[in-house]
Amino acid sequence: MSRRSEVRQKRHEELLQLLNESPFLTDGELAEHLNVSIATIRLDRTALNIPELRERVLSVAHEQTAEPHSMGNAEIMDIEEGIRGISVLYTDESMCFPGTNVVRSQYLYTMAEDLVTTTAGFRAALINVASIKYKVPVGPNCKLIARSELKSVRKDSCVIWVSIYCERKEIFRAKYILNGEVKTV
Amino acid sequence: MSRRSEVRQKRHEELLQLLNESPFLTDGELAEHLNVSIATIRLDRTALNIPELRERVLSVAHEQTAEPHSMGNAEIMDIEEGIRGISVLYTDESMCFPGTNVVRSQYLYTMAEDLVTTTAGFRAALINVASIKYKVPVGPNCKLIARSELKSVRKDSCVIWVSIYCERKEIFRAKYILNGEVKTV
DNA sequence: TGTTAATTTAGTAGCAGGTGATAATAATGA
DNA sequence: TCATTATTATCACCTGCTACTAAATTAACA
Repeated sequence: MSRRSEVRQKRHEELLQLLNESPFLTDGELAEHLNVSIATIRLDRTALNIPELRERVLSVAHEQTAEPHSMGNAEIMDIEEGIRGISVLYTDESMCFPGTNVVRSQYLYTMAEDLVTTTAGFRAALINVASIKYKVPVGPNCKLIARSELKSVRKDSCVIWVSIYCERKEIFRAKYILNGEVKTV
Repeated sequence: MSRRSEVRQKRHEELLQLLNESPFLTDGELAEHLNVSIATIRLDRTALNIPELRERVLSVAHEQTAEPHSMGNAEIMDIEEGIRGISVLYTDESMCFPGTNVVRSQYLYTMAEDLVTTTAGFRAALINVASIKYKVPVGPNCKLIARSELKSVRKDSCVIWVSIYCERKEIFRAKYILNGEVKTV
């Protein structure tokens, strides 16, 4: 084993470690970190079977897209886009106000919002106005069912109602007005 | 509103929907799907604040790499219980609708709700009614400041207003009516 | 009907972050 | 010392954009 190939092997290890810590370094950045030329990095990547930046990023992104939302999210069961939709959410202790048996309303809100934007078929922040009524507080370990229904459509806005039920009892109701104008700050 | 801009608005919606289904389409693919030129797609993306493919992919990938988001939590800076409160939240890509520069409204709602319940000095889900107006969509990398103010108190309910600002501009406003009755389902 | 202004298309140059191939330049070990 | 191996430098090319300009199209209005 020559000294030179030992050096290279060490570099290979450092390369893997670097990419492990920050997977989205370009060849140029890697070259700088390891004090070698970009050409060498490319040879090393080829030798180690490491794909180029774009493919690395893409594969990670696809993983992300593949699985459902990780956050306490409702599962959408049925959608008739532009008409109505149904989703389900199981509550648990982690969703409650600390030290209580009361689910934070943000979870109900999020459940409703997700269903509404999906029902509308838009996905951006088109929500304009919402009026919300929490009829009954909900505890953990409940199966919540949300129903949305498009009530009216105008030139560039529409109105959607959502109700969330727990055991046939309506516990939350909201009216959303969405519109099509999207301008971020 | 002219017919042409209606056509465009419809195309914008279709564009959002397309990207919702498959967030990693190139401008060329989008153009083909919508039967317009690539130039038009670019204009639409600009108008809708949708970043280019690479950035969309990168942001998703970063989301994946980033720690499990606990639910973008606002930091409460100052509270005068029963009177008013201030909190701060920094937005990022992980809070946006996938493939866009628009923060999901649930984050604004949650920020507001947290501040309101803290301001009220109650800790359970006492929210009864909320009316919400999203004035301007917000993008990532913004510093949001929420201010709450107790407006009135009655026997067992009170009214609290919250506004969220981005660079002095009000982007969200809500009125909450809280009450003291807590009965879980 | 013709004019105007919004909308869409087309085409240019340039950039980032790559790929491949080829040639030049070390460093090493027999 | 010379052949071998490792590294670097260069060149042309690719994709998916941005940024810009110019032309073509078309709805709306007078």
